[in-house]
Amino acid sequence: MYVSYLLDKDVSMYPSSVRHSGGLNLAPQNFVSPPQYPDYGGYHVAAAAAATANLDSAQSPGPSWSTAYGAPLREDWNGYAPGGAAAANAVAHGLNGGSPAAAMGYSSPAEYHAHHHPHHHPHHPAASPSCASGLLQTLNLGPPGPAATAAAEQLSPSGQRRNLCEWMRKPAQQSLGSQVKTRTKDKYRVVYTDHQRLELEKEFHFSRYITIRRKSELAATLGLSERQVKIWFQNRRAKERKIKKKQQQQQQQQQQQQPPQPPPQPSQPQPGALRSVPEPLSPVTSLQGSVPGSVPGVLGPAGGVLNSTVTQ
DNA sequence: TTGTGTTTTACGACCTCC
DNA sequence: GGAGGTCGTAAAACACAA
Repeated sequence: MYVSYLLDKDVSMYPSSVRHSGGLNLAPQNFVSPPQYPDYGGYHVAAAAAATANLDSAQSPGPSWSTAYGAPLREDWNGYAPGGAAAANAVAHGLNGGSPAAAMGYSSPAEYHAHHHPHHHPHHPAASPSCASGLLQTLNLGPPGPAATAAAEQLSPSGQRRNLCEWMRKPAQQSLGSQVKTRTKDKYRVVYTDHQRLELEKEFHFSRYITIRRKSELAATLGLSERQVKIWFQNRRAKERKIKKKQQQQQQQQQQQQPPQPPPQPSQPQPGALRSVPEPLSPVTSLQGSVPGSVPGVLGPAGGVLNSTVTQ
């Protein structure tokens, strides 16, 4: 059920049109040797330092790379220094055949998730090995094949594989292009890596609203700022609403185009009817309701404070 | 190569809640 | 007042057709 939902969802999210092919979303900023945004002194100095530190830490893949950040960056900026943290992350990711679990030093998605989602309900797609592998396979980030193949290939959620050479080449081009940044100082954006997106998506599929604690954990794990994680969730919810709205409009159009038919007789229930209808995207309430006792402290829209006193 | 449409980050305005 | 929510929007990143 949930897996099928994820299948549909993630396919639509990363259409085969390969939105992610370009740069593979091993984002340029993850590999830039020159600072991507030279405008920001606070950014690139830290990025350079972080990059140096984390390239070393990448040699031993594991979740500890985030600690190599060294001096704390301003929250708003540390997400823009993934040339260090996320780069190491991405490198590990690539060398481990694309599995985030492997990238982070876990031998299996289950173990990986046990570390990262200890509070998650078994219904969480990544909470059980089968579901986790399903999700990973859906995103083509599944367990690596033979080591040589895994090392030589980079995976993207779009299902496209590309060899290591291409994977390494493109960011370099983009980093050059990004140097000619024309955007104003206070307007810019970075492209998150596949791994960052995958983790964020996984968290989102578990709950539309992230707790303060998980946000902090995720930010540290992914090398993003908490602000970035928060905004990503906001944007992701907006995207979901947009998709829902679009689907509703399409259904309405279809109903209008269809000739009027007599209403179904109530005395003739159609047990299969409901089942055939794709399961709607779980609203926050229903999703939380389906996960008893999970994510305490998460409030709904406009719920204000997300419980920061969660003790698990 | 270029134009165009879509998606993805990021922000500001405004709201609610504590 | 500060936190996080939605909504609308800007602009970069990207895909793809011409």
